Amino acid sequence: MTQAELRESLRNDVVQAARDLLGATLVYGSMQARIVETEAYRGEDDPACHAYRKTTMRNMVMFGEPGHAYVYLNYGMHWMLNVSAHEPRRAAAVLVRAAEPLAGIEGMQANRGVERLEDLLSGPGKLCRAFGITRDDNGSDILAANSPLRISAAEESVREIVAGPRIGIAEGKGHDIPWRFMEAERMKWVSKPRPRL
DNA sequence: AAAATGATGCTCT
DNA sequence: GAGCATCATTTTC
Repeated sequence: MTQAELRESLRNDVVQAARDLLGATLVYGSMQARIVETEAYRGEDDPACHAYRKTTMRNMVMFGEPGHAYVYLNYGMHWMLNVSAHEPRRAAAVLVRAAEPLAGIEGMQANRGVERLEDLLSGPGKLCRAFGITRDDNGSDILAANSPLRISAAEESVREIVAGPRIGIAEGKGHDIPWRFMEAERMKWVSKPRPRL
């Protein structure tokens, strides 16, 4: 998939965009990682999406141009990286949940205070900590070649995708909608499901 | 091996 | 004031 095709995908449905982001490369400074796990959050019909009700100060970016970073703080201590993806006049985003470290690994280890490669990027909070992603990156154009934080499209399409229910969603808020996507051949880099009630 | 817990702060009602 | 799109550590089976 070319960069232009990825851009086009982000202008359509967020669920397909979440699948298309698998295998893409996340780049920040000298750090690079392959995205292996994503989740779709769609404003129109998904109560778990921050854009489900209306635009607020926090979720503005999700209502803006597709292909921009929506970064927010969760549980008071973890930054979450999303990419806006939707048709005109709608709001939705893909949560980037896990990645396989490729380059700049020493920097990630320093930021995380962890050595083991499988623990470096295997969760949305871990990934942002390792890359040093914070509120400063909110709203940045993630497809622009000169942006510090960017994503370059997967050169070859991912062979097999595993889908499952999203993580950490309260019951009644679409907790069983299977919009969590993982690269089947790279499950060792994926975040662990949280225990259920 | 699974479940409970505490840290921690911003956003929205 | 309640409720989180989490994580690492501790406690319990």
